[in-house]
Amino acid sequence: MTDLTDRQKTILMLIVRDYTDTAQPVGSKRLVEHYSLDYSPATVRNEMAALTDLGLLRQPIGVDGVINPSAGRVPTEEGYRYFVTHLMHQVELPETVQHTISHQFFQSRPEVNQWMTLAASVLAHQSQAVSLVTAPRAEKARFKHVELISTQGRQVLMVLVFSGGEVNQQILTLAEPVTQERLSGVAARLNQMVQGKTTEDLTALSGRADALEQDIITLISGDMRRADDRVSGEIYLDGLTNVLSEPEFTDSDDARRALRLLEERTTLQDLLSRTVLKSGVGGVQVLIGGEGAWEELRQCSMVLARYGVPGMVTGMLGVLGPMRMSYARTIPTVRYVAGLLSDLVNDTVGDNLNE
Amino acid sequence: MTDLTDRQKTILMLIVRDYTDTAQPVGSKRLVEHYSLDYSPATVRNEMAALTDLGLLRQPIGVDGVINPSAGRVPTEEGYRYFVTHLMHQVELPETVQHTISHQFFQSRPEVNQWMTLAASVLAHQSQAVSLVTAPRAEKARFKHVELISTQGRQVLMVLVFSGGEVNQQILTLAEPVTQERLSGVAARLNQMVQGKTTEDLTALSGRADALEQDIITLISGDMRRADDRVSGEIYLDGLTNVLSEPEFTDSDDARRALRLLEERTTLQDLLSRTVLKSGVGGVQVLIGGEGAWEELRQCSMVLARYGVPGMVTGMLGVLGPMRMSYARTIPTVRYVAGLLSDLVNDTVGDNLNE
DNA sequence: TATTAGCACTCTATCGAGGTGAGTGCTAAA
DNA sequence: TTTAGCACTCACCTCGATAGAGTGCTAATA
Repeated sequence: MTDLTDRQKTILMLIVRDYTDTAQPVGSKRLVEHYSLDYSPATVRNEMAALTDLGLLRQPIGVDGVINPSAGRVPTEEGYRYFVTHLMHQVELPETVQHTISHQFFQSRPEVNQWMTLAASVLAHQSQAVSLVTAPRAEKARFKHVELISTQGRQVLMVLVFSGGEVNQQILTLAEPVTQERLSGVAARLNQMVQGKTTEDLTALSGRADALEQDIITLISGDMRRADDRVSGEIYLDGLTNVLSEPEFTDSDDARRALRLLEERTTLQDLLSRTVLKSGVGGVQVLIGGEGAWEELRQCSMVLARYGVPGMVTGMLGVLGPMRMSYARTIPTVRYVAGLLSDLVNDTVGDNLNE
Repeated sequence: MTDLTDRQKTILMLIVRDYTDTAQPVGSKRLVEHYSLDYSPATVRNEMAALTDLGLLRQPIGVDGVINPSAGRVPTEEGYRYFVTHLMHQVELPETVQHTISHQFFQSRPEVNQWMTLAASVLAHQSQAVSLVTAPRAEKARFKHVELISTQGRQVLMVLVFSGGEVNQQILTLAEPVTQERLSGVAARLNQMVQGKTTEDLTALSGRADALEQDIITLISGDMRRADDRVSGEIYLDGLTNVLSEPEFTDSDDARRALRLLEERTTLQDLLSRTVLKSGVGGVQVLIGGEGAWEELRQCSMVLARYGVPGMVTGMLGVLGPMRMSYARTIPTVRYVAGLLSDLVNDTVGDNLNE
């Protein structure tokens, strides 16, 4: 599979680059003229035919479904993959860009959702595509703190804090009014009892509590189960408008379906869980053309990475864009921001999980 | 201004309806045939000329900026406004729809963000446009509870609860490590001291605390000031894809600018604050064509309403769509959902603010 | 043997011409 | 007051012709 001549590699690389820039199928003549190659269009044509036979290039299909033999060539999914794995020289993000980004993070307020918003914004801006960032969360929810706040009559605001800094608030209606003192007492006892417990621990914890406490434990346990089921924290998106100006997204029906996918957070979570959970922290994963799994994303690619403390508290971030996105720019950015977020998470909410 | 003949009103109404349905300029002949009017196209033409003179109709301008005298008429902003104020019979939402919607709310989990998400989803679905919902928040932030959770070394997770149920979490780094017991003690004392206080109250509260407590009070006060400055809570959006399939949004540059506006939450908050704050709770406000204020929304209309307890805790919700949206369907929906959210807010976090 | 020039072919995009259809305004008749 | 008729304007579609870009294949060339 790697048995391409150097010239073939050069040609494939230039085709990917040119198509990334122009979104137009690229032909032999244009390639020679535009990049001043020292062999003739005919040679290039022969090589392109060979690359087509290898499945790395193809002739584009028009809107009417018929292939267009006189338009030029376009990389196939395999072509992009070959480019990413063999042809793209892995460069670091330029130092100046690194500094700009990290500066923004250290200037931001030390709140998780600020970081998430900022990460999404940076990714979207750098890649000129849609960015996705999920809030960090513990792989297995551990209870940390409960707060019960009386509001009015039988209504109580319950605030749960899980490990990893995830916060869950809920309004509950009790059978009968309860004073704030009583609530505070219950909260204090519960904080003693269920500190650091996982879902399983919690179920084993009946008998040692009165009715009110028991009810609340049940609620907490329900919330934790839900938190366990969820595969990722809240999802932050940015850069939707970037992708709308791309030619393959204007007026196409695929575009709308892809965007609908982004709007439905549950589907999106499912999507992310299916892919990202397989990979470890640190590596950047590149999914080209939906990789067979998502019909809606047939025209898209994703560059994804996990961040955080493996096995403990992790999140995911990435970029979704047209298949012809600039991988050479996107991949280092995703890697760098993932590293940055890993550091931030590590410094703050990570270590106390080892206790 | 109200001096339209009945026939003129009928014609204006039909033009608005037809244009809402088809997005095509509507001509005299089509109008007569399609709605089987008992007068001739020529009569309709005369009336349309009169309505044009009154500024309620106009001839559409093509993409090249030249007016097209042979395409038909479209309503002007004034035309829509006349339609909304004088011609639209204010109907209630059908009972079955009301039941469907309220059922969804009472089945949902009693969490504010569930309600917001659901409200946005319902509005987007009913109106087939973009929906905006802001979380309820107190007009003047009152401090309610603080929670300090030691994570690791000098890192502390601070969770603030404001009146109205708003929750704010922040990671702070202390000068030196502090035990969880010490933190709990500080939190307990602070909860005593600053319970129910507003921003002004807080600043008067120095001297009676040690250094650590004083630092934290400063932080809280900063957070509250920021909360005061913000005009609305978190913004929930839905239905972006609805509007993308509308003809005036495909491939137009205006569309992208409008969507960019929606992506930038700060601008959006500013926009909402400028309009909604003027109106009271209960009334539905209709802004047609950006109403001169926002160039990006020249082609759009908004149907907005406030919900909550006036003067105490309120939020806003509304629909943003093309100017030719179905006001007759959108306005009752917005009114109904606003009422529903008002009830929910009232039942839970509203009353204890009167203390 | 590898490369290139040349040629025939295909398909798209563009342009102008011509016809059709929808709409308008105006005038005159009912 | 209403309507029929007419002249006029555009937008849109179709058709044919043309130019341009690209391909594959064959034969000549270094």
